[in-house]
Amino acid sequence: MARRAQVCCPSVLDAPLSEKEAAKLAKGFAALADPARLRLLSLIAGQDEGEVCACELVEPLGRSQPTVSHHLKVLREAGLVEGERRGTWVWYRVVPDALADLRASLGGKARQRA
Amino acid sequence: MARRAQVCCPSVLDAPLSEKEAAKLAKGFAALADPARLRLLSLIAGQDEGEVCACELVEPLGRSQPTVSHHLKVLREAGLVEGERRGTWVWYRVVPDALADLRASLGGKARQRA
DNA sequence: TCAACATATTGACAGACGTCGATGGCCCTG
DNA sequence: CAGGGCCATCGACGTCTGTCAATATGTTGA
Repeated sequence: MARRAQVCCPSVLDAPLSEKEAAKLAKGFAALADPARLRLLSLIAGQDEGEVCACELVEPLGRSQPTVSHHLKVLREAGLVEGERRGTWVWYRVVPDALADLRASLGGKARQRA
Repeated sequence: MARRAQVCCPSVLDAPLSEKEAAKLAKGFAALADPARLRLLSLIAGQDEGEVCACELVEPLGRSQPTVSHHLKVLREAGLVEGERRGTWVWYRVVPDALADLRASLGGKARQRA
């Protein structure tokens, strides 16, 4: 059953979701269900270069450094962002496909492959 | 930079979200951040008639009637579904625009008119 | 008016979550 | 190798959330 690659994004509007599919989607949305994380996403996505140093996220977010680190971890584990260490700093960028999958599950037509 | 009236759905991928915008969006996604509610949505949306009697949701969801009622209330308050009383029963249907707004906030281009 | 049924609300409880201060691990620069 | 800056982890705390049993509210039909 591991071969069914197209499990990427069952739509909420189609056939009834199984408990398992629902749980997976719910995890994705849970990552978005916090103002701090949404603002982090928008801060990261809003950079012209497409990525930001984590150090530039603490102050605009108005939360402590450990809290920001915690939220970045949640976003990372949800696959919505990825971080890359470069020397002292860690640079974050969004993962467009992950957002697209969630978007598609909200009834959007299947996303064309990039 | 407060855009005009089309505050319907600021995108996570555009300008940094304000704490207020983020909080609003987060509430929407929080409503989707539970397997039971996602399955409720898919059960309601999956009906050919576009609506279902609440009594038909308890058994397929596999949770108690109060729990189902609770989740329906959350979905209602998030504007994702609406219920109409008809005699003894309450019929639920999804509110497509609400889902579309959330979808759009995930970077989808502005939704065309249906 | 009353009994029966569908739905909503209440109360209680365990577990998850957001937050912060303190601390630890890395990596760079003297 | 010592010091300092960046980032992650830990521990603790209060709050929020999902769940159910019990109960209340509301509607129908006798």
